Amino acid sequence: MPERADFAERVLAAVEAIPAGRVMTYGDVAEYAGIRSPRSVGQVLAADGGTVPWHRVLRHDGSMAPHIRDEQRARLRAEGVRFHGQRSERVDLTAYRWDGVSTSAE
DNA sequence: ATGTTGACACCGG
DNA sequence: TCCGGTGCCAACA
Repeated sequence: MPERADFAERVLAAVEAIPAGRVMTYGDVAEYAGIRSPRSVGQVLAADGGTVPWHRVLRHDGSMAPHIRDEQRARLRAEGVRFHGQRSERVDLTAYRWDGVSTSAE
């Protein structure tokens, strides 16, 4: 039988599908990949995220984890994503969140 | 098998 | 808005 699509593979595929200049939350990626735990998404990226645009995945409130905050912010900015807050701690999800369907920015 | 950890989400106060 | 507890699920010791 059939292979059991590695859940990690699906997560990576979902992240790779995010268009440049767009973002998704961990929860969105989990749903898109067909799994029920957003935490598992982070687990996968922590282990094998180097091969995908992990910087396009944010928390549900537009903030990001401390150890990757700087790198992630720099990369997103380079793609045209605007931040807000005094220290640019958050991304405006309402403007950049990708629905998983449209294939181009906006 | 059991317990801990983690790049999270949701809810109550 | 911020803080804390709970649910979640795979990896690891």
